[in-house]
Amino acid sequence: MARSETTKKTTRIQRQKTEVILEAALDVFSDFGFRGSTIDMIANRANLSKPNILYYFDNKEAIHITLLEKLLETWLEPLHEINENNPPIDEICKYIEQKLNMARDFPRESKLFANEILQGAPHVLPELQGTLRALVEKKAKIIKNWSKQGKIADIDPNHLFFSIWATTQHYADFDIQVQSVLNDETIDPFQSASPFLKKMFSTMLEP
Amino acid sequence: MARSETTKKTTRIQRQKTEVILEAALDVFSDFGFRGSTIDMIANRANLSKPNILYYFDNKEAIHITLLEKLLETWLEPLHEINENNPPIDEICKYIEQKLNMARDFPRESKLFANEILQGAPHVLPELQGTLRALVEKKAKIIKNWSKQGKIADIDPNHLFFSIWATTQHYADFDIQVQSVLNDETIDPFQSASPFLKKMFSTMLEP
DNA sequence: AACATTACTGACCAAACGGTCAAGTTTTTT
DNA sequence: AAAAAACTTGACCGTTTGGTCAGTAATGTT
Repeated sequence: MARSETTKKTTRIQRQKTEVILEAALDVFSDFGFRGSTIDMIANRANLSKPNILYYFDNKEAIHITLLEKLLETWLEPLHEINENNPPIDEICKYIEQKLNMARDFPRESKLFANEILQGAPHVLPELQGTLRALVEKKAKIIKNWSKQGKIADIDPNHLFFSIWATTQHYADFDIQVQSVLNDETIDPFQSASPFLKKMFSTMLEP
Repeated sequence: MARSETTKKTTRIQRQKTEVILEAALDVFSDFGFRGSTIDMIANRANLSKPNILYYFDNKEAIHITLLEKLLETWLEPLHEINENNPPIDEICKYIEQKLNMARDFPRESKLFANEILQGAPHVLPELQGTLRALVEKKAKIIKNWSKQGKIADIDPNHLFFSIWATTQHYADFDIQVQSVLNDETIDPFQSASPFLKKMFSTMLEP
């Protein structure tokens, strides 16, 4: 059992070292996926010995799960904020903006999540079917209400969310492809993506 | 050197077995990624021994590269077909339809590609910067012309392609998440996605 | 039928990997 | 200052994995 998991209160060193380990692990896992990453790679990146890593985490999987759990909270945060009482298109555009900023500022987290989903979500499937599904269902009702009230066009809320997730995360997960296509254009992809996506979704939502 | 790579003409057995191996490898690689897959897994799936696999392919990487090369051809095919002389929105909708059908009918290929890009495209980066970039540049000019002629709205062609790729492939790559959100709804996601995406992109493109 | 080529495999190897442990060092507590 | 607790690591272990090879079986050729 790793020290960090005992019930006793955590020490200063425990907090520091687990943070260092998780930071290094995020680097490695997001680059090589779970199976492509080794504890030695994480240890090197963290400037710690392999046994020292395993002093704080039971095993490789425990590090991965810890990262995913921390990620999921912040990942769903923007969706929580969608407010039925504000102007619909403003709310959707704000959501797009937030998701795009997250892809720009936390690309490692985005790739970690994409890797996990691609492999069939072995570690977070329950959360997808629980937390995520419930939250999307709740917010889908808001969208449907807006449609009924004629405030926005009549569209499928689920596909709306899928499209927003896909288009925003694409710039983080497929960055190498985006860069390959844009190449010499020195413009930051995220900067030009923002007005494009906002225009696309708001045009579609216009009643 | 694997038998299949000598210059002598290939035998019937060589063609059959390489096909069986590639089919099994596609199963395995798309499920577990390159590093998460083992030659033994491929051998079992193909009902062949491990040395027999390595009789036809030099190593694990050679199988992966062969799959990616075959994939890239068919993957870019629909983009080739975009024709400047046809009605713009029809052409874009046809492209969306084709990409969505490919995600539905070839999800393993889509996941294989997604995995490769996520890992930084170690095997296909030259193709991205060469073939893909050139093709997108060519088709982007067509889109720009359409815009100039007032046939469609003035939008960034690159981001248009990014969005189409992202939204269509999402249904294959993130299928586990899509299924988790839709859950009991027995409707095929691809069936409802098709009109949604067509509406979204054609509304945006309307001049 | 005899020969040549192709196809196949069990046994094996070296490296990589996840993980353990006894013994040591450092930090905290008293 | 001494004892206790927390922290660290070199050496090690069993397993997995990519890949080899010598020898055998099957197939094709004359």
